[in-house]
Amino acid sequence: MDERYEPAAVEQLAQQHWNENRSFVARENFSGQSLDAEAQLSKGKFYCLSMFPYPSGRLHMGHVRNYTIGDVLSRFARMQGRNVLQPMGWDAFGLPAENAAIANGVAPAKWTRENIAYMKKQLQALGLAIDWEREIATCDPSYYRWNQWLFLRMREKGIAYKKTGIVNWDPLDQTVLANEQVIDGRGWRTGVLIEKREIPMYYLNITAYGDELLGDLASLEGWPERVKLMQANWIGRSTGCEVNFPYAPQTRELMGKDATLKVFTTRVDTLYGATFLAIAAEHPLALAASTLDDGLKTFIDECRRGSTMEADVATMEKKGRPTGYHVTHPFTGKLMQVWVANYVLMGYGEGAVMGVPAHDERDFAFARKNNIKIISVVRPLQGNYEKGSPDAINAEWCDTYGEHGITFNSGEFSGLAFEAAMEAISIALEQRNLGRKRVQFRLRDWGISRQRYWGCPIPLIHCEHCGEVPVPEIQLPVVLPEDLVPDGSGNPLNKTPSFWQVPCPTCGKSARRETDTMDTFVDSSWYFLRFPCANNLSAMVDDRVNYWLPVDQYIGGIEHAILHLLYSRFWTKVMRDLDLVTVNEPFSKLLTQGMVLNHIYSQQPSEGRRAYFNPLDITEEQLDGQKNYFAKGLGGEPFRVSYDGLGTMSKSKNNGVDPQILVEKYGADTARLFMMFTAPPEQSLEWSDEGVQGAYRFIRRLWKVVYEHVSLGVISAHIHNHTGSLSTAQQNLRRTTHQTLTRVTDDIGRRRTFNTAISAVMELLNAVIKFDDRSPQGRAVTQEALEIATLSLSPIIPHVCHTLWYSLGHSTHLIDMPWPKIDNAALIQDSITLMVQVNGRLRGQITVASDADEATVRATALAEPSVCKFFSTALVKKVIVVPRKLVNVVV
RNA sequence: GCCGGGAUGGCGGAACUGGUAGACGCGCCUGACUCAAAAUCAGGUUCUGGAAACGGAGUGUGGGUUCGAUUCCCUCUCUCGGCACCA
Repeated sequence: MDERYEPAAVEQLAQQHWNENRSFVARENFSGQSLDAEAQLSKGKFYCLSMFPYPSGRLHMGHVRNYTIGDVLSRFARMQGRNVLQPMGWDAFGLPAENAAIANGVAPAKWTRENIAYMKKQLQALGLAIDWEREIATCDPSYYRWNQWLFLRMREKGIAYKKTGIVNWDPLDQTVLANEQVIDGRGWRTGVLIEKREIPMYYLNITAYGDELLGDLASLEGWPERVKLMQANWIGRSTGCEVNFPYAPQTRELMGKDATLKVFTTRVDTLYGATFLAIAAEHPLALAASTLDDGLKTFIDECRRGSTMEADVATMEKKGRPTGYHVTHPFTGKLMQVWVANYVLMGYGEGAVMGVPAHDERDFAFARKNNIKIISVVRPLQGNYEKGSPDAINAEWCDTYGEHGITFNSGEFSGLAFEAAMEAISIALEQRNLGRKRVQFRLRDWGISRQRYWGCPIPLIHCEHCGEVPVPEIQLPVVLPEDLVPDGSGNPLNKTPSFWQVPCPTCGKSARRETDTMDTFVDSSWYFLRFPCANNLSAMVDDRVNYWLPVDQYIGGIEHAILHLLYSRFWTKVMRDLDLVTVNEPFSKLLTQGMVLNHIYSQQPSEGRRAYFNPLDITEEQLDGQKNYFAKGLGGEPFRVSYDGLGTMSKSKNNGVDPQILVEKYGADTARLFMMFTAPPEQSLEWSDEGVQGAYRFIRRLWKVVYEHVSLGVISAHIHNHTGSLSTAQQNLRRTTHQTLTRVTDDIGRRRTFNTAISAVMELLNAVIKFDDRSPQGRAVTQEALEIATLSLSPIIPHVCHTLWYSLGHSTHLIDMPWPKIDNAALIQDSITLMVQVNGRLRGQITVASDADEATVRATALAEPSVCKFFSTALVKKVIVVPRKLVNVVV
C-alpha cells in the first residue's frame, strides 16, 4: 500500500477491474415465463434509474448529484444481494441543438453526437456502476421508430387526434418560437412583437386517463407526498356543471341563428348571482362580434397578442369589453351582457365563464371596474358577512364571500346548502335541457406537434386525394435527415423536398410528408421501458420489460415533478392498454433531488443584453460596511458588478461549476463524497469550494489511518474479538463500529440521507484515531472498525474503497462483497445517561443502569445535586419520566 | 397570481416518532512541527454576563397547544421549484 493517496491511480485501477470483469452488465436470469433458479434464490431485481441527461455538451453539477445518488443506491442494493440494472441514455432531441446550429452553423446531429461522446467519457470517469451495453439515444432511428409506431397505434385507438392549437409566431423570421424564446412579448433574435397563430396540431388524449392518473397516485407509496399533491392539483379534477345560456332575441337576429352560450362552473349554486358572461378572445362568438365593432376587434387582437402562459395571464391586468351580444338567464330569463375578457382562456372548459361578482374574487374586481351589477345569493353558514353584503357599493372583497354557504335570493332554490343547491340546480337545468352535471379536468390534452427540425418526425402523409394517411409500418422509421442546419427561419424540413415529397401510400399519387416533429417529452415518456430491451430491433419492448419494471428507484430533479412524470405515467398506461407492458405505474419509488445552486453576478450594460459573470472570476471587497463585487475586464481592470443572489447553475446565468475540473484536481471519489455530504438529496445544494477540500481531506485521512494500521502488520478482525475478553475501551469502539453500521444501513437503505451516513463514518474514524490500541485485541477491534468503514463507504467512494479493501489484507474484490452484518452483542450497553429537566429547562444529567425501572430513575433524578437545588422536594407537582431519554420535574 | 417546497451559529447542515438544539464538515482562533510556507497534528469556536463555577437568551416573524416545540396548529415575511413549446 502506498503511503500517499493518489486519486488518479486509484480510480484507474478500480475502473479497470470493473471494466475487465464487466461488473455492471445486468443479466435478466430470464428464460421464457419463469425466472431461473439463480434469480429465485437472490433477493430479486432492482431497477435503479436516474433521469437521462440532455447532451448539452458538458456534464454539470446537477448531473453529478443525480447520478451519484443513483449509483450509491445501486451499489448498496447490489451489496444487499439484489440483481441490479442501472442503465444510461441520452435525451438527445431538442432545442439547444438547433440553437447551436444557428450560432455556429454545425448540424444538430453532429453537435449532439459529439456531445454524447464527450459526456459519456465524463460519466465513465465518475465510476458509475452503469450497464453501458444498454445505452440508448433518442435521436437514433432505432429508438424513435417506436415513438412513430406507438403514435400510429394511438391514432388507431383515437388517443392521438388532430385539432388546432395556438403557437408563438415570429413574423420576421417566419418561424414558430418556444415560450422561452419569447422575451417580453418579442422574438429573442428579431426583437419584433410576437403574434399568435392557430395551426393544426396533433394531441394525445391524456384527459381520458385523468381519473386513473389521479386515482393511482394513492398506490404510489414510494413517492414524496408533495409530488403527488402537485400532480393531483395539476390534474385538477373538479365536479361542476355545464350551463347553457340561451341567446337573447336581438343576438339571435344578429347571429342569424338560435343557440346557447355554454359555460362550465364549479359554483352553479351561485347561478342566480350571475350578472354577466365572459368569453375568451378566441371564442367563436367573440370573433363574430369583432366583425361588427372595430374597437372590439382591436381589443381582441390585443388579447391574442398577449401571452398564453398561465403565470402571465394570472398576473396581468384584467381587462374586458362588451361584445354587444346578450344571453338570457336560464331560470329568470333576465338579459345578461356577454363580455370578452383577457383572463378567460379558450383552452380550459368551454372558453367561457359566468360572472358572479358577489362570490368570485376575479369577477368581483371585473364587475367593480366595469360597473356591472353585483348580486349576493349565498350567505355564510353562520352569522352574516363581516363587512356587510358584497353587493354594497363600496364593499371590499373578503374571502368569506367566496365560501360555500346557504343560498338565498335564488327563487325556488333558496335556503339550500352548497351540495343540495348544486344538485337541485343541475337537475333543474338538465330537465330544461339547459345544462348537466359534469366532471372537468384542469389537465389539458397533450399537444405534441412541434414546428421544428431536431425531433422525431410524425409519421403521417398528407394526400390531396386520400387525406391524412399513416406511414405504413413497413416503411418505419421515417428517418430524419441528419445533414440539415437550421438557420432560425423556420423548420428546414419544409425546405427539403427530398424529405417531404413522397408518393401517397394509398393511391400512389404525389403527396406531402408531415414536417412537424414530436415534442421531446414523447421521447422521455418511455425510455425507461426501452432499457430492458434496448437491443431488440424488431419490437418496441419484449418480455424483459415485465421482469425489470416497475423501476424500483427513480431519481431526478424536482423540476420534473409534474410534466415528465405525468406524461411517463400516461404513456405507460397507454402501452398497458395496448398489451405491451403489464405494469400500471412505471416508478415505484421516486427521489426528487434538489437543484444545485450557485451565486449569480451580473451587469447591465448601457445597451444590449445583461452580462453574467462566473463566480470564479469575482472578487469581493468591503466598502463602507457593504460588500462590493468586482469582475475583471478584458484588459484585467476590475469593474463593479451586482450580486443577484443564488440560482440554479445554468449556462445563461454563467454560474456553473465544471465537474471536470473537480474530477481532475481531486478525483471522482472526492466529487462524489462532496455532493453526497453537503446536503440531503431532496434539498437544494449550495455550491462551496471549501467544502470540496474537506471531502478530499477526509479521504486522505481515511487512507492514512488504514496505512498506519496495516504498516503494523495485517491482523484479522475475527481474532481476539470476543466481547468478554475485551477492555472497556475496546468494547466501546466495537459498540461505536456497530452503531455506525446500524446508522449507515438505515440512512442509505431507508432514509436516503447520505450526508448523515457519511458523518456517522466520520465519527467512527475519529473514534479509531483516538483509540490507538496496539495490543492484539486492540488491533483486531481496529481492523473490524476499518473494514466496516470501508464497506459502508464503498457505495459512495467506490474507487478508494476498492484499494483499501485489498490493503486491509483481503484477496477478494470489494465489488463482490455483501453488506456487513450488525453484531447485536456489540451494541449492548450497561448504563445509559439521561437528561434531567426542571420545568422543561435542562439542569443536569444522571447515569443509570440501562434496565433501571422508572422508580429508580425518578429517585436518582430527584437526588441529583445539580437538579434539586432548583426546587424544594415538597413542591414537586409532577415528575415525567421518558424511558431511556429524560426526566422532567415540574414544580 | 396559483400550486408545491424551504428558512437552524460566520457557512453547509444534524436533531428520524414532541424529549440534551448546533452532530459531522467548512471557516476562523490558539498551539505544535518548520528557516519559512503549505500539508499535518492537538485544543477552542451559537450569542451574551462571568476569571471560573454557573446563569440568561436563542431554530425567519408574531401568536397558540403542551410538563416540554426546530418538530404540531394559525398569521405574516423572504426565498426556491412548477405553471403546459427549456429540458
